[in-house]
Amino acid sequence: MARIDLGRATQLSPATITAITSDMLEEGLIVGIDADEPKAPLGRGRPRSLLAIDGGAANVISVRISVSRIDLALADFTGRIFHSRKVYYDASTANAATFPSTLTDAVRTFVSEAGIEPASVLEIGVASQGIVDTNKGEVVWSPAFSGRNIPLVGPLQETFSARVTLSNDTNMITEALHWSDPQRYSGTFAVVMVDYGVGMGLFLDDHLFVGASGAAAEIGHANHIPGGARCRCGRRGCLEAYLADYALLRMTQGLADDTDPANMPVTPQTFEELHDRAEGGDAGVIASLHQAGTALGYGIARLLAVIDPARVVLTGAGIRAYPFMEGAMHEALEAALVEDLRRSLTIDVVPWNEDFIRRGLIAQAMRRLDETLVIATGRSR
Amino acid sequence: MARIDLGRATQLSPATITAITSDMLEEGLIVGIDADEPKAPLGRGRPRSLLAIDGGAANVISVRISVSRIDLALADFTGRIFHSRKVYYDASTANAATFPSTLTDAVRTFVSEAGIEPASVLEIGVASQGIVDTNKGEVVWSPAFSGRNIPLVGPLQETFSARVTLSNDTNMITEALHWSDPQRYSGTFAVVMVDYGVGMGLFLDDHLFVGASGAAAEIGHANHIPGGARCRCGRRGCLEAYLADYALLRMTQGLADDTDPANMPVTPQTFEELHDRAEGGDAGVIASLHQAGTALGYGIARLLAVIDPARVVLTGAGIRAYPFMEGAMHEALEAALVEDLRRSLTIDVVPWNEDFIRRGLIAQAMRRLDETLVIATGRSR
DNA sequence: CTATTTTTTTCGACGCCCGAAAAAAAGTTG
DNA sequence: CAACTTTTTTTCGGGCGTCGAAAAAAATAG
Repeated sequence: MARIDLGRATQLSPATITAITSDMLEEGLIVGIDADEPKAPLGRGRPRSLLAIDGGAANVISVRISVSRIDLALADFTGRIFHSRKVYYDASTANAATFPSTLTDAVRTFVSEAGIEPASVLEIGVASQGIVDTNKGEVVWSPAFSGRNIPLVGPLQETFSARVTLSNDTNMITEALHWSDPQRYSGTFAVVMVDYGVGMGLFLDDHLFVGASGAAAEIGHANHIPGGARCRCGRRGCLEAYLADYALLRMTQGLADDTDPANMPVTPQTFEELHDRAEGGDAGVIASLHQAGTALGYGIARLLAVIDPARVVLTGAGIRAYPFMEGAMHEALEAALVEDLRRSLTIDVVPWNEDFIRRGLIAQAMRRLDETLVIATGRSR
Repeated sequence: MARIDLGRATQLSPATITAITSDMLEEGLIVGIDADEPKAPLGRGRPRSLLAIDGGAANVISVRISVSRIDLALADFTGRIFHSRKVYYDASTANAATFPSTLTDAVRTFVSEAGIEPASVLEIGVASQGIVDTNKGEVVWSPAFSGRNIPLVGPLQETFSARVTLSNDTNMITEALHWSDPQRYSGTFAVVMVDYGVGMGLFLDDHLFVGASGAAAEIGHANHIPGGARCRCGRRGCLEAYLADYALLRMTQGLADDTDPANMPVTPQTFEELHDRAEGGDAGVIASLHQAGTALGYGIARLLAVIDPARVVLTGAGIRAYPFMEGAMHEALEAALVEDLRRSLTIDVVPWNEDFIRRGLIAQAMRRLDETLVIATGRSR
């Protein structure tokens, strides 16, 4: 990227750009590129001298924890992922006593296997399913663990010199969407992820919103029907109990809605299978998806009433079957909310991509790195 | 206030304070006070020379529109209200054609009666019940008008040289709470006002949150029971249809829940009367308040799941009867939400005070004035 | 009257940003 | 191929807001 483009992007004068970039060159955060191969259409004028972020300046690690699996990725200062690995663990025995060492061991092995200096890792971003407390740095409750209140930040921080940050996984999808298309995903929007559970991320007034304890946006456990279907959390009537894989399975099998979710034989392929059966014309599955669509519509309607986002993004494995939910969802929206409050809404359906969470974690780590390296060290001296 | 205290409050050095205050003195925004009467405990050292905001520098007007009444107040640059008046109008005929001139006439009369220069009014803050669109500056729908889409900002702005801002009335309560006790009411909290309808204000990450179109936080029309009781908005099952005065009346009278709210004989005293009957032991009223408490509990539970505020403030005329709703509300909270998500919650019950909205309007106008006068004109020159 | 204490102001400096002008490095033209 | 044009980058001087240190101001204490 040339200096003049940086000026246009940041709205700073060329003079300022030169000042800042020369500082950063001195510190080794960026490097000049001696482009020997001039890009074809080289017009008049002094040619641009391109600058690039120096990938070697720092490394970051993203850690995504889902049920029985840890996804690790290593990225350089440009954000490029140059090493990744999946590690499996036994979710049924993981608790506050056992999991921290499982995790630190996995990360340590990962770093040495990548052949980088452990000290070059300046940020570690961790995302987990379930309810997390970002302040305390622990997972309050998650299907990924058998125990509760699993500390993750503390153990990692003690083992590595990096700064460690724990986030809600759907929040990271939200962050990733914002980074991938800032034009579209800015201002105020909400992300609803239908998957093993139902998660939510909120981007409000151009910032990722994290509640008081970092446990916000748990729309999956917002009540849909008082005293309704049994949810994994033990309550009744949560939105999740009408939308998640176990809920759909329970409905298609005609089981009572207080059947214990733990007894439902869900697999990572459940949504896929249900979608295929619906496409094959299975009336029972279609009816269940219709019901789920209704629940989703009411959930979105309540969200609109409280937050009024300009856009709602639907994603997650469960959204595969969206075509069978769409009609009921819109009917529910209309039944639940006066037109004035839903007039300006846009709904995006984004095909699920596991990589979103990883991308979000790295984007967030990059932002933090920028603050540390550029703002603090960089200019003010 | 002395310069040294300003320094402590703003974290600026004494040198900077002197620079800023001398600029402001020159511009007449603040004045020095020659305190002839030294405050009793005058110790050693150079005595503080106090500074005060110059009340005469500017005036602001707050306009609160409720059903058939306009509350006007005039405040000086210190925020002191020195003139106020109530004006009545016919809500049943007020619409987009008639109301704007009613309003501008009322404000014009008010200003001339106060004996101030119209040009000295730099900000006019307007709050209305119902759904407002702050961007467009019009009231989309409100019980205070018979028509829809009533423009308010445009007409006032044309008549006066002031900047005019339209806000949701519950948002102004939120703003007022923050100003009256910034220690307690900061960070992330929600205000639920139970009155003629049910309104909500959100303060998120130290800022008043207004959704994409300014119509956020309409929790009253968030669905409580799909297909449930009939609401004034025409939908079924809105939270309001279980909490508002007409809803309580409908329940105590044993009427079907699809009875048209417009036919319920509510008065401004309805809540008061219901409260008295409950105190007198009227089992029907007590049962109705119990039901309302349940609805409120579910509403708060859903709010917690989505926003996770550290505090929820309950206020409004309808909160008079809170003691009869409290038990059911807590039961509903427990039934609706896992403990993890409600653990950190504090509920404040703030007795209703009509003055809140006015205070919030003026606080907001002051903030805007500060931005205009101090930031823009003041320093940068 | 001198010392002490506290508040306020003055002074010089630094960091960040800017506009204007100059320099650099190419292409274009006669 | 030298002079001109164009575009990008750098240099230079200045403005603004902030700061620390020192000085000044205004009171009390002894």
